[in-house]
Amino acid sequence: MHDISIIRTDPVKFDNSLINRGVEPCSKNIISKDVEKRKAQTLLQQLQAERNSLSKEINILKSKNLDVKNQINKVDKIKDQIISLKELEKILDDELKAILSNLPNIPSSDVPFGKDEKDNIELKKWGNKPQFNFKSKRHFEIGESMGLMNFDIASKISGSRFVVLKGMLAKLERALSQFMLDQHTNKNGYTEMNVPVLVKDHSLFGTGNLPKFAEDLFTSGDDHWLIPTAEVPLTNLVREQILDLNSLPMRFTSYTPCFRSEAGAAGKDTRGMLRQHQFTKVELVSISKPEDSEKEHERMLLSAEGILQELDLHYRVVTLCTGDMGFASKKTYDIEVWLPGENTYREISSCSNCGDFQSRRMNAKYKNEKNENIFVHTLNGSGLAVGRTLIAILENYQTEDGNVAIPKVLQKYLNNKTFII
RNA sequence: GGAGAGAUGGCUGAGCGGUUGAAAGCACCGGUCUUGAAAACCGGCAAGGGGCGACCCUUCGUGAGUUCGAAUCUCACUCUCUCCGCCA
Repeated sequence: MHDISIIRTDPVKFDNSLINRGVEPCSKNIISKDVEKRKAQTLLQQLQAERNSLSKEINILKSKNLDVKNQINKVDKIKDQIISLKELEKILDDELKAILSNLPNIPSSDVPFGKDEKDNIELKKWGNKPQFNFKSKRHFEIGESMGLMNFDIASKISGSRFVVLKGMLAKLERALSQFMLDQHTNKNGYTEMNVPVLVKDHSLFGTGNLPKFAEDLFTSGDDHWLIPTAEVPLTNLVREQILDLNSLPMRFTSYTPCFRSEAGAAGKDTRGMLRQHQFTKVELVSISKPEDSEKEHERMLLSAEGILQELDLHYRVVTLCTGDMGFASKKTYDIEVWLPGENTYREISSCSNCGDFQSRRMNAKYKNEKNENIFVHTLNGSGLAVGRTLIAILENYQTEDGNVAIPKVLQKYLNNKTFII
């Protein structure tokens, strides 16, 4: 949600910054609504003040047993105006909110301009592609031939875009999540949280998933939604609060299942477990002072990268261009892991600085040194998507005989085994 | 699912329909005292918004209603808690 005063101050700049994201200029409409609303509001407040003082007058006259008919008549006349002005103000305010809540965040000035993922900028690469002296297989070929990854039975149970992992692969998934949580809590200073995966719509509004992206989400049938990411409950941990200055930064991590309808992805990545309706993820969320959020963003990226480094998986980091960023983000780094079976880099983490975009929607503030109430900055990142990490291990650690080596750091979570089979 | 209780400022907690935006306490901030600290005493301390401004408006879970006037009365909803039943 945008600060209306910023739009008032420099509407041209506002429009230009959203054009970069493919949004039509709208400040003119916003400002005219805003002016109209404030006009109604000012008039309404004058009438309310008049009513209030007349009511006080009535009280005084009554206590002296004097006649109050005259005053009551006056108030009666004002009342109708107050009611209709209130309605008008509410309509204008609702319209204004509807416009504002559907506008994406403004990109940071250092975000590269671009239309789609082709315009993202590669920031760095780490490690090397593994060399195989045999034809490398894709993750589902490996998993299925092991008999530990079953899409057929999953579709019988739940339909398309689900998977059943068995035995060592199920354990590998568990080992990965445990390893990630241990890294983030022991080395990176995040506090592990166990959070609801069913949330109310105001929480999804807070993070920016609603009202615009309802079709990407699953509902529970009552008035709950299944979270598409733990970013939702973790970020909302600070909603409707004025935080203490020295409680910042806050760093949360959580391992949860995530649910996505993949409405816009029909026919995309249908084979394998790259794109599922349900997957698990270890999420990182930071709540910071505005002046610290850029630094916190870099720190978060390093925390996520650290997982891949420990697993010795080759990856690159890209800065998303204006056209490819998520709705709530002002700057996003994607980490893309190398998948030899797919012969490509695939997103395994996305780290975003949302600035005060989400905190405005959630009403989350802190008291600064001058005792002012300031919206906090919120950041979120995957640390990492567990399913995709499992894919990366299968494809990068595969052996010619159809086995998969277990990365050193995971072995202690898997009874010191060195191979899957 | 059945029965009941409740929702007030950072927290606890008062609040006859009329200077109650809200007592009191705690916490916090400033001051006096003290070599320093504690204690004691004095003072300050909700949020959002409008107006160039003096100021004004809104908010006591949310939304409607009654009234000249609502934290206080009525209705609906949401949420929390207790007991019973069921259950991981």
